[in-house]
Amino acid sequence: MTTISRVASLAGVGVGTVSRVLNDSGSVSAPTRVRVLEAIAALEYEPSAAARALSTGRTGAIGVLAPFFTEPSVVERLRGVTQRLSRAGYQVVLFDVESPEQGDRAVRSLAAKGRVDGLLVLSLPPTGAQLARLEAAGVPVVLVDRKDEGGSSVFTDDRAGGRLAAEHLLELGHERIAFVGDIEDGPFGFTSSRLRREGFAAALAEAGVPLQPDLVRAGPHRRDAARAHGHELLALPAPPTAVFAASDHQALGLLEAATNAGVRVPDRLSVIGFDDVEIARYAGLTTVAQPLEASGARGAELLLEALAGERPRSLELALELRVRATTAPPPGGGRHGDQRRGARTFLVNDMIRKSQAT
Amino acid sequence: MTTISRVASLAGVGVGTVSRVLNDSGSVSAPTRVRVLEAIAALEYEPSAAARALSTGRTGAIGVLAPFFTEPSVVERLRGVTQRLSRAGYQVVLFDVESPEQGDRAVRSLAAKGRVDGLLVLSLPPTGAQLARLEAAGVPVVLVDRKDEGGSSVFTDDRAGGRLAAEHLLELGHERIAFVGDIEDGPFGFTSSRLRREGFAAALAEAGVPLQPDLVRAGPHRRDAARAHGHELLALPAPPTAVFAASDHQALGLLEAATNAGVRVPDRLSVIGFDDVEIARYAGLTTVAQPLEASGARGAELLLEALAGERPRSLELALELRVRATTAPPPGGGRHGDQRRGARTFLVNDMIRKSQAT
DNA sequence: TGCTTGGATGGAACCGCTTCCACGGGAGAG
DNA sequence: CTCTCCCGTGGAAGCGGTTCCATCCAAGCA
Repeated sequence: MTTISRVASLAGVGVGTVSRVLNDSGSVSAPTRVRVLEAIAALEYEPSAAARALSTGRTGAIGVLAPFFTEPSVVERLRGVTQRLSRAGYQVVLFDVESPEQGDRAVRSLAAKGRVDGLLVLSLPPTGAQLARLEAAGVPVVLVDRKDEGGSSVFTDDRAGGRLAAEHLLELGHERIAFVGDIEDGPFGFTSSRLRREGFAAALAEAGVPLQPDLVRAGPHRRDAARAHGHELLALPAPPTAVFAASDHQALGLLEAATNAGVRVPDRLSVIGFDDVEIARYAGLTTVAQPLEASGARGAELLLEALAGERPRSLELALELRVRATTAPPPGGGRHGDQRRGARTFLVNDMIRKSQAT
Repeated sequence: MTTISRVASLAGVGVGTVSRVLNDSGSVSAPTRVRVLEAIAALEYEPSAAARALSTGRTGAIGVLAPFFTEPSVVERLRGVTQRLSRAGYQVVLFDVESPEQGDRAVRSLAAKGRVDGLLVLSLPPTGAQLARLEAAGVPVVLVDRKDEGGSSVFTDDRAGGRLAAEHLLELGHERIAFVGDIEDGPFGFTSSRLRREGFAAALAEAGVPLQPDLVRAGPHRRDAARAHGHELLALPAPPTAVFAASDHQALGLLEAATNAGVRVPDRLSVIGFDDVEIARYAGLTTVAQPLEASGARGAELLLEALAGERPRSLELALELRVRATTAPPPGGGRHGDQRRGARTFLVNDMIRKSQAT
């Protein structure tokens, strides 16, 4: 283990001088600097991160609290985060949260100096107590995919996203419309599914085609759960002609149910999702797109700002309807031209267009 | 900032005693332990990770070096890693490597005490010098998806995987067979594409249908590059009846090319991939499956063993052919029953079977 | 009763770095 | 020529833990 004092004695200087060279602080004469750098190279010296962290109180690491980080939408956010942070010279410490207690434990251990310099929280809603604790510990926090009044955050308007979905289906002429989302009071406190439903329902109600309670389904955020809901909906005496899923993941489950039940999409059933993860492009899914990667990158930027002492601020990112191949007018509900021959064909065209645009 | 000495004075004991309580080391009488625990709770004391790391030389963090960590195959490996490590109480520090220099820089900074206690390297081939440096720094390393003679590693036999693909296509009766893989001397030193091709070619040669040089294509590991190769191959005077792609990612590009060229899969073209990422199941892709998540988990276990002082060892994980909907006998090359109606239909059946099995 | 033994405990030393303070000496100013 | 300054530098203090060593005391034993 080479230490700074070894370097100092080899270079024939004091430890303070070596430290000054390392950090470019204070003044060091040119010849001395060269001698020190030579000693560093000769010994392959690498400063101890722990010692530096203890001494300065900064670790050079940022914690990222992510629920189910292997989910595509989370991965896309993470990509934005890591790219931005590693460019700024920070390490990323990943805390995968698969249960609420895990999240609480992580926050508790992070609320101490010497762990991380800042914290990014993806999608999860920290409690006020947790935020207070982090603040007391001097750990700046940025919420991504969640608004934080008074703090830093990057968020979208899920209600407005729900409206976008509703407007699209209304424009196509749908009237029997279903919704499939998450259980709304789950242990993690996710609110996106509820907000998307609320916006969706409000827009439908305003248009005079209120969402019927028996066409609203909530279940675990799993593809098979969504598929089961799809089966139930399609088996109704008067099945819906369109379904809005609170996430692409669930929309894919609905597509499976439709294919399995022999119901052609979009001819007999329109499906619209939310998020626009990569697989949605592949499946030709119409969806409400949110800028996942950008949300991570902007969140990272806000955190860097906070670390630089700037005051917290929040950013709203825009949602955008992306029409692909799984939505069309309802059967008999309007002209549905022959250009829509099902998702699979369309999907390839879509991808080709996309790659040509790149 | 509450420190251990604050806790000690509140509890009316010495710092040593508090430390003993914290670490369950040494003997502390029951009443004293209670007083200390009460003081800890009252002050919401959380030990400083930096101080502890400096003092003990252990950080409680494991570094994970991953190239392009947002790629599905890498994410699946990462999931195995984080689950196993967080269960063991370790934090995961993620180093995304998107260029060879980035990897080298990461290794260099990690080769020092006080950064991480151990290192997992996914898919990348560290140089001997890098490994030596890490060893000198006392940082145990486990390679995942790469054999390390003398060190710890988890790997698969890519050549054998190539053979599996070849045998499947041969059994179906194919004779004009193509291969699409990565550029074989890329800057990262990935070898999987080359090994898969070698095993594939060897098996074909042994069967008397050697791989023809003009049917072997190499390009960047991107879907559009694979698609371009697909177009070229299908435009040949005598196009192949089957293609083996060195990864699912590239196989999906080939599927796009086929759909775009109006070539039906698997009727006129069989496509087989490698990896079995989630999207492959969704696309109904026949593929050589490798246990991605398990590879990460086993790698993490080997690293925990190394940290516990056990000697290094390597594990080979088995590959397995997974036949889905993108392979069939060549046109006119055998009975191809009507149960194969194309990928999309099959995919849903496949997923339903899968979920029912769960 | 006196001595041994070992459990419980306090506190100093140490981990390796940063930072601040003190000091020497050369240059510029008066 | 002398007096300031300030640049360049060495080294001690301190960051907050862990660990080892010395100490104290009570219980066990002869």
